[in-house]
Amino acid sequence: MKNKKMKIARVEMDLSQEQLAKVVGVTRQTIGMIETGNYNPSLKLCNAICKALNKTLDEIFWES
Amino acid sequence: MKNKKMKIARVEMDLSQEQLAKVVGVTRQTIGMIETGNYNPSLKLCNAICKALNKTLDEIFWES
DNA sequence: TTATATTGCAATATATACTTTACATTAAGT
DNA sequence: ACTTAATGTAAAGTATATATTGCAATATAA
Repeated sequence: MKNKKMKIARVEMDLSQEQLAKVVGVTRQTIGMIETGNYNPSLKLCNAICKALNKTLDEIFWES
Repeated sequence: MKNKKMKIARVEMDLSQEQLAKVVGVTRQTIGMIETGNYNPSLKLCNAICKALNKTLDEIFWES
């Protein structure tokens, strides 16, 4: 289950995976796997990512 | 960081911690610790809980 | 009182998120 | 052609989410 919304939001903010990773305090690989792979991030990390991308949880991580 | 919103939503649905746990596929302790303790649940679990409680991620897990 | 349901709180065990390191590919720039 | 930035991926290690079991406390009901 790729997270395309997150990738789009990140690119809109002109951030590379590495830059976003540094902002939220994880490694580039973690960001990459959330975007492309089957990953199940923690709530804290989801919140941090959303704040960095100026989005809310529902906008990026809600599974309808 | 207690999650009072989750507890309120659960009680509104007339569910015990154990009943909610069964619905979302975890143990009672996990639900209990999310509500009362310092816990950092996974995104999948957050989504499952929200669906069981008829709420969205923002309504229960968003940290403003 | 006695029984039952609900919840809080531990200790130990297991599954998995996340790190670290590394290598490969692609695209853009010089 | 060479370099650099950005990304995908994989193996092994560490940190932590979650399970399991169990005990205690409270509230409610018979």
